[in-house]
Amino acid sequence: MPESAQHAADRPDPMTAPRPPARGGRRVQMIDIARLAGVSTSTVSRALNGSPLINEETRQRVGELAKALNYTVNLGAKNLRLGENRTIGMVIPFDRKTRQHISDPFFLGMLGSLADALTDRGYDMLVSRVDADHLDGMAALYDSGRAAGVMVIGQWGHHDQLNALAMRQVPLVVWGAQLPRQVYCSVGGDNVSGGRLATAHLLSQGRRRVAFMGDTQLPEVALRYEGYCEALREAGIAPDPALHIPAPFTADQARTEMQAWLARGVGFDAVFAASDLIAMTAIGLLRGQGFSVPQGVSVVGYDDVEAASHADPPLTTIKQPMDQAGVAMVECMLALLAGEAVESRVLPTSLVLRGSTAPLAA
Amino acid sequence: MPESAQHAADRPDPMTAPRPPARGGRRVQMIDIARLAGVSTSTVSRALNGSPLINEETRQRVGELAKALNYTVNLGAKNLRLGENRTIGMVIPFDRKTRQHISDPFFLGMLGSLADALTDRGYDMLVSRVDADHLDGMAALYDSGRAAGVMVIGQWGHHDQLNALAMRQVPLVVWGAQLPRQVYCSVGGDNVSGGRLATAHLLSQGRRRVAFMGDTQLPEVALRYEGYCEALREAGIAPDPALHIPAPFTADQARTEMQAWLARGVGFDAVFAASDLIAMTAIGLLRGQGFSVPQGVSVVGYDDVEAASHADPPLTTIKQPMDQAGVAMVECMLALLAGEAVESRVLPTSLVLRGSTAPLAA
DNA sequence: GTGAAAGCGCTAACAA
DNA sequence: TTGTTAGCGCTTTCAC
Repeated sequence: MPESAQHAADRPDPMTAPRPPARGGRRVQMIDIARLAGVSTSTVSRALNGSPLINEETRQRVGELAKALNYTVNLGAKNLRLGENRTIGMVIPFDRKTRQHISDPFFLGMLGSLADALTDRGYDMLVSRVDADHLDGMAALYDSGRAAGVMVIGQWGHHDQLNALAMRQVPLVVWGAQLPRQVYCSVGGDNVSGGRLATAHLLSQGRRRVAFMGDTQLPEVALRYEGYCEALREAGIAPDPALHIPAPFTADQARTEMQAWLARGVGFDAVFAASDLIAMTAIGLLRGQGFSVPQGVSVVGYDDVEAASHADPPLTTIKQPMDQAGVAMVECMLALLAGEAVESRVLPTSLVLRGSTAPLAA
Repeated sequence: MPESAQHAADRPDPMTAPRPPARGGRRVQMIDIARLAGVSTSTVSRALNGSPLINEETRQRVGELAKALNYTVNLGAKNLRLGENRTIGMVIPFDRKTRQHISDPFFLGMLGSLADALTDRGYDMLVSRVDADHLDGMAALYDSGRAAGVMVIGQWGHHDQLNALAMRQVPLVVWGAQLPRQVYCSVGGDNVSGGRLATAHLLSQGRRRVAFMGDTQLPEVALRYEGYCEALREAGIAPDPALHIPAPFTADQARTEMQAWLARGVGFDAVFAASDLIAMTAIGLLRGQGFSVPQGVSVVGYDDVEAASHADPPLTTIKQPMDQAGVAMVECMLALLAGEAVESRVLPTSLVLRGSTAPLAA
């Protein structure tokens, strides 16, 4: 029987629970090891760093001592001395007005993907929240020497601020759209193509009044909208501005915008949403107002987050290659740090067919 | 028209895109400001730290210079000198065998909640991946001085290793169950109560053969199982070991285990799953095999992640207070760092009724 | 009010 | 093969 299950029956007992010794002992450092081993700190340093100069016997002794005392080189001091830094800053933009933090599962998934990719290469990830309207604030991570470079997910309508950072030599990799006059390195999905795929799919199923749901102030969304328009025009349909629902990325705000839009009574038979999160929100709202999904209204999302496949109905969506994304961004960052020239990258997107879209019944 | 949408039409042009100046300029530091201001570094330091000793005019000059040059005090050097550290390490356990990283939305949500709470208090969050079978490895974050304290989500069946860390004085806060003989500080939902709520709800709807889906080697799950058993016994039903499906926390593995279990042909009319993720996975599988949910089989999940409300059917689940969780963990950590005595905390859980459960048709 | 100097923990010449 | 010394960028006594 597992240890924990076996304990699960009794309750913790504050009286018999072991108490940790009082806190406050100085952290063990190199000089302690040195004294115990009867050598100088230089020798300890060399031994721990695997210098070939060191006597094998000495290395053993130092190594064992270090392990016994749980000693690990103080990285702050080491970095200061060496002038290097294996920490990458990861920025979580937040909306100052709503004070809401980012709960989009795509965002969180990217965070995990990046943590993986960085750890694999021996880098740490420092996470910091920054006002989305002052993205230049993210440079503080770099300027203060806490991070060797900075990454951010999304451009947040501040292409210019990001450009300014790159001009300032701040090693910067952005997940997002590739824009004109872009100085910084970006990695992103092919948004125009994604927008076309989604819209063309809806059109192929006989839909003609496709609403677009998303905030086109965000560059990635603007490109998805562009793909949407292209697909419409190719089908001989002129994009109708009345079919644009300016929904932001949080579920609550999206719901509000959608409600307002529905109240206007614009006719539509399909919705292409700029994220799975708002697509699922929209579906809930539509059904609540008596629309049937997918028969009456077909819905396509964007991102292919884990939840999309479990949604009601399972969500047809555009897949962004999240696993590749983290690796690609980290590769770009390391190249940047190595002083190499770095190309922005656009990763392929694809359509994932599920139950939220269906042919229009004639 | 928004700047980005307006650019969206043209494509980036590598030939005309501005190029950043060649990299490599030394980072600006205090001595640079000092020279430009015609003062010593001591003065700059005092000015920047708001020392009352400094002449107002001098402070102005130094402040403007610093802003103009994007200067921020090097935190590594400052911390080294001051012996302090405002970074908290956050551990992402990963399974060495499957090399799979944690994609459970609850976990990712907690990460966001913690980042928020830490930023609010002026702390940075350093994220590091650690082998779940060697949780003691997370002490390296502390031993190396990168983090002033460490947090982890889940005990991962290594209560003893966590205890050992706490005995070593490593400031440690764990999201998870409160266990007997626990030295470290834990914050967690009331798992026994959660298990009871879920099971009692199913029983109240006439279900009698309730399967439990989860890995009871994990302490939190073991407690949920305990609550499950209690609720059954109170209803005069003896828990049946054959109804336990040992599903781990990842969707893929859960699916495999569930399939194997279904193949055994054990009779059941409800499922209580230890996480929303595996609950949603189970529902997909059950429907694929011809079971109806919720009529034939009712399902209750755990966590109340965002996706639960959008799932098909919307998931009845046990809500864990994620927002409170981050704040509570950070409060414990700061108290720990301040040398105060810290009590482990158990946060209330509640039942959220949705469409995945229904009364058994008589 | 400001500067000079010491030192946080570590590594890398330079000596020995 | 090992020890001595200087210094990474900063803050803070202690002088002036």
